[in-house]
Amino acid sequence: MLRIPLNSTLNVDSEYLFQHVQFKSGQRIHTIGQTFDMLYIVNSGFLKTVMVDESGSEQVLGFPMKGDIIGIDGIHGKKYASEAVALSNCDIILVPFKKFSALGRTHAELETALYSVMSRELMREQVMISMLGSLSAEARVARFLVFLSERFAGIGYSGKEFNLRMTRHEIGSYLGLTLETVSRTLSAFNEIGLISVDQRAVVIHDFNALKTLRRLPPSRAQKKKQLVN
Amino acid sequence: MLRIPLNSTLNVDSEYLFQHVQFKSGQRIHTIGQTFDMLYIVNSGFLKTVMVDESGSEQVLGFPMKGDIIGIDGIHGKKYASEAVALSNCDIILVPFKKFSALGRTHAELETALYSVMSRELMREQVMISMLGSLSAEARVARFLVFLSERFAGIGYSGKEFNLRMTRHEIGSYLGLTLETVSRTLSAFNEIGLISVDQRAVVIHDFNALKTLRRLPPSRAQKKKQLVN
DNA sequence: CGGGCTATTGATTCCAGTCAATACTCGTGG
DNA sequence: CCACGAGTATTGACTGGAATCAATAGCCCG
Repeated sequence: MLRIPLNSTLNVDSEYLFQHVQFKSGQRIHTIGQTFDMLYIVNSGFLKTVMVDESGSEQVLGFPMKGDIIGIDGIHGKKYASEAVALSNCDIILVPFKKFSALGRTHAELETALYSVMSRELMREQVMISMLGSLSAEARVARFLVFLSERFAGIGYSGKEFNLRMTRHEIGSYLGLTLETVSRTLSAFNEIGLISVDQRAVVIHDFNALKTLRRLPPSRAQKKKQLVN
Repeated sequence: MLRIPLNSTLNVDSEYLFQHVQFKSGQRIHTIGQTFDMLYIVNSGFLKTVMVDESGSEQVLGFPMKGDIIGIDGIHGKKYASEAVALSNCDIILVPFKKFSALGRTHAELETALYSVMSRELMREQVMISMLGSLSAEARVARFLVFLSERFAGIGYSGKEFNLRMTRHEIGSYLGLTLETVSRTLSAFNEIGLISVDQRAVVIHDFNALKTLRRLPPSRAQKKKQLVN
């Protein structure tokens, strides 16, 4: 899943050059193992991308939305390594990779844009790896909310009030947590006033606290040997 | 960190076209925030790539070796997002990105090779994310050993007996574990005969067991309610 | 030979997973 | 329309695996 720079010519050109297709919520854009021939640009709607490990369990890799590119992991190996599923009705731009490459040969900026977008995705995944390796459950959920908020704000929605498009299970899979831990953590944030949650509806009250949160302040008990003297 | 396809023309061409530089163990190839202008191909030696999160702690992202490409995360944003450090003396090929792009315009296969290599790195990171999200400590260490073994075998070293080039701390950072857990897990594998470990020296005894290991068999205690009837 | 880095091992704590019960939401068909 | 059921969410009790804290030993290099 990759985001196109807002001012990229890629997006503008694609309006004219490439075909749009509508997907209904629940439909698959591509599946694992399917022969790669297209990249997909999200024009509107919300999706998830998913890997299946050898034991058959799903791992959510990302939640693409407007401006993101899907399918890049298929370039190497000529088969998609993940699948993309619409979480809402979506408008998707089809970009045949062959055609795109040919265009890239004459329009250097297109080629550069794809390199850039792939590089950014690499960075995004590095951040994800770092987060999974070192942050507490609360910190992960907090950052997830910050990420969603900034992303929504960036595509013209409210960053303060929004609806989660995915289940607790999907959030948990994305963050390396169980659905119960996600639910509990959201409830705890609600409790201490950082956010309001009711099912899928979220209101952010203290954006900065979420952004810097490392672990939740202990609710009542003091501890540790600081200030003992 | 990216691996070049073994039969890629990229590697061959680079022998003629690009400059080589030697780095001594401990030296930095590039640092975080440094202006991006080069990709680096590892010709020989071992390295680590590292991110630093906002709290200042290091996160190991990978252990590049012969054939891998370093620096791709710098394309977007024109600054390297990670740093690469030599863990042994290294021979590195310098690939100025501008020059490479220009060549790519006339040699389509070069351009395709870079797309492919970036796509593969994306896949590698996806697998890493999946692993961090779902596997036990033992399973992570086991896969790490399998990964190293296959990688060493692929570049002409023994896949059965090798020396770890990195500390327990670096392995732990890479796998999202503490150094103590890594040490304990290696000792446990040694105990049950899967491997022999002595400091950095490793011998793989049961490759398949490592490859399929999900969690360590409990050493003495039975448990769970299976077969109760 | 000493000092710093690295590794091993033990004891204890605690965070998040697991198991379980209940409630809420929504779409479908009687 | 309401009932039903499946999928989703919340909350509680308990457990267990990995982190943390701590002590010791091994290794490397000046």
